[in-house]
Amino acid sequence: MQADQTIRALGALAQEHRLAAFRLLVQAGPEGLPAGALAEALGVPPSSMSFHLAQLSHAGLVSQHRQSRSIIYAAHFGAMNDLLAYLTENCCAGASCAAAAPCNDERIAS
Amino acid sequence: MQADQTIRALGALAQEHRLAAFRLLVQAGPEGLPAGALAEALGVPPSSMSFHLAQLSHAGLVSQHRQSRSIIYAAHFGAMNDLLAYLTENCCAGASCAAAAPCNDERIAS
DNA sequence: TCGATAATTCAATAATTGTCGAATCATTGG
DNA sequence: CCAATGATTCGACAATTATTGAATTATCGA
Repeated sequence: MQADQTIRALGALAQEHRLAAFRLLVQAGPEGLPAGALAEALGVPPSSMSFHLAQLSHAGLVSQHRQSRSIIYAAHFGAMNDLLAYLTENCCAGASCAAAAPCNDERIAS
Repeated sequence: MQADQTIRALGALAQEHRLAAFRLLVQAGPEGLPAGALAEALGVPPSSMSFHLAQLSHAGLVSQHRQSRSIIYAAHFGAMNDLLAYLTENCCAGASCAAAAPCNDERIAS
């Protein structure tokens, strides 16, 4: 993962409503949730939710598909893995972070 | 780690210069680096660097201490651990991410 | 104490991001 | 086709974040 995309992903998650929405989507699993359900759960108007979901989508953190009148959003677990991998390799090197990241990351990666 | 602090940390890293600075600090290890060295390495004016370092500091991602005329910044690995732990637990649950399977993530990922 | 060095704070401005009602688009059932 | 539903786009505005030069603070060496 490039630094540029990492920044997009971090920025997408660095917002109250979007972090909450993403967590709900993670909990929902591959089934995902319709935009309206997320808006209602978070108590934000549909247009605002749409804006935030577009951000998450642009960052590659969620995927979407229409099902009848609803548009279903689902967490993109691969992107989350990539983000965690980047942070673990580039921002946790050398020292103590291995504790929290059970994976054996013995390289520095620039 | 609370969601609120997670958002602060994510927001602190979601910026080109700050992510770059943090990576340099991680590479530098516990020794840390003076503010001026970071500013020069990133090609940003001192006042801008100071602003960004304050953000990282406010997010708890770096610590600082004066040494002679320089102020040395060092990555706060504990905070990074907390951030990764939060993301792993709250945004990766249930399915494919590192939470359940710390290293070998051969699942969904798409 | 003075001058130089390292960094921060201040203040003004630019740029980006967030909010949300109204209008619009897509889909379904009658 | 029409009305209703679910969602997005548009547009105007508010709020936050980023950038920097100039002024200020702290420290050191002579």
